[in-house]
Amino acid sequence: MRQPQQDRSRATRQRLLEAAIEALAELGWAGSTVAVVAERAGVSRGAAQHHFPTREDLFAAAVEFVGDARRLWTREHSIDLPTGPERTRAVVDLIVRLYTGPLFRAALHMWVAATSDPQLRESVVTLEAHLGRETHKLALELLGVDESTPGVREIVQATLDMARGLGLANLLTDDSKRRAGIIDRWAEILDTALHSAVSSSAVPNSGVRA
Amino acid sequence: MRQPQQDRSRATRQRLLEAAIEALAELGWAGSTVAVVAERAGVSRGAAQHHFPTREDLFAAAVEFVGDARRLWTREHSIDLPTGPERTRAVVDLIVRLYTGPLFRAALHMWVAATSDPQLRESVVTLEAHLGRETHKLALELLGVDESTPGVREIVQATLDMARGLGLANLLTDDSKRRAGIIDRWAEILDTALHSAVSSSAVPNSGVRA
DNA sequence: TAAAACAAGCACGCGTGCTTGATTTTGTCC
DNA sequence: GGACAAAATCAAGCACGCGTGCTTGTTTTA
Repeated sequence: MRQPQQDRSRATRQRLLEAAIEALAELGWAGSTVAVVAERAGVSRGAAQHHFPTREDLFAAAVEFVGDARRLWTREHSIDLPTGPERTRAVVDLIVRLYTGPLFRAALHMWVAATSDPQLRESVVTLEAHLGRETHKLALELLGVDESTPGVREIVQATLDMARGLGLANLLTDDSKRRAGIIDRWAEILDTALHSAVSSSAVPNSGVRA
Repeated sequence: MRQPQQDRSRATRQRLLEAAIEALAELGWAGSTVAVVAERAGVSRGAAQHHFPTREDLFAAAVEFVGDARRLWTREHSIDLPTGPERTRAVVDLIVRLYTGPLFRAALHMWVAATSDPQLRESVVTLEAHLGRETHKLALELLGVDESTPGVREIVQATLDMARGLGLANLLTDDSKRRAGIIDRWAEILDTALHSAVSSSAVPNSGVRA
């Protein structure tokens, strides 16, 4: 079976990036050497370096790659959420799952490593800023609220920060039990806060919550 | 000036641990080599290794050291908080400052590095569990609430998780402006949520808030 | 003088960037 | 379609720097 060079090249590149993300999530930054990534991708180190001449190149590409993967994950999982009283909890749960899953785990390792690596820092800061804004915007949409209402922006930001904190907590120990309680409570608080914010600004109920 | 050996030994050890924490906060895990720490402490590598024979020993001790430092910081900064309507915000601000300062920054690097280092993991997990509980308990006291009230436990946990998320966000870019807005809003929400939780369980106002 | 604390240097393994070599695919010519 | 050369892709190995654990030597204190 003859595989065209272009496809072959793309496939190898894809495997390397997938392997890089996987290695990051499981082995952390220091453990994700070019040799380890190449082995996980099923290619030699020479082949890996053909596509990504330096470790820096590999992980700059991995930053973009994990960003796209996270966008895709978010899009796929924000369909078919409940529309009734359960919706707020489902939205909070979605955001928390986004930040406690393996993709964010890999990103988190790069986030922390970026503190002492100028090139990586630049790409991670840019990506996280974009993804943060996109996720924030999505949360607004899913919750059926908007930022013209005072306080809504901050509480949605707090929700994302809380989810990141939960992502961090999930790194070393399985935190899922504690997390479920927090999600429940946060959803209640969000409902109350968003309901009172809506009432106090006399904006008609958007209808999504009906 | 003749310095007794014991004092001298303690002083060197202290300097090394301080240097380790400082290096972690500024250079991250990979950058905090024994050589770098020794240089920051103003001693040779041989002297550093006399006190901490392996890198592992050094950072196991650093985990304990930063834990004590964080406890001390918390104790010192939880005195003289406002008692009136500003109290909740001051408590939230304290917790957020605890998690966005250099001590937690150093701890965070060890936290993340611990994912792929079994010995470090053990000490970090233990320390964070203890400190988490202590900080949680302190927050309850400072807010004048207790866990017998349904939902209070979860909301305080969420506050700590949010603070950790803010600590993470502060790693790569100065996030203080955004943070101030979140602290304000979260304090409002906390007041509302804790006030309604107190009312709904018919527990007398503790008086701290008067 | 002996012990403790501190310092300098050695040997080794590891990861990186780079070089050289091998295999596969593509394009051209007949 | 086959032969051949060039380009693309992949693989093996080299040289070097760095960090670690350890050894040997020096200085300070009791």
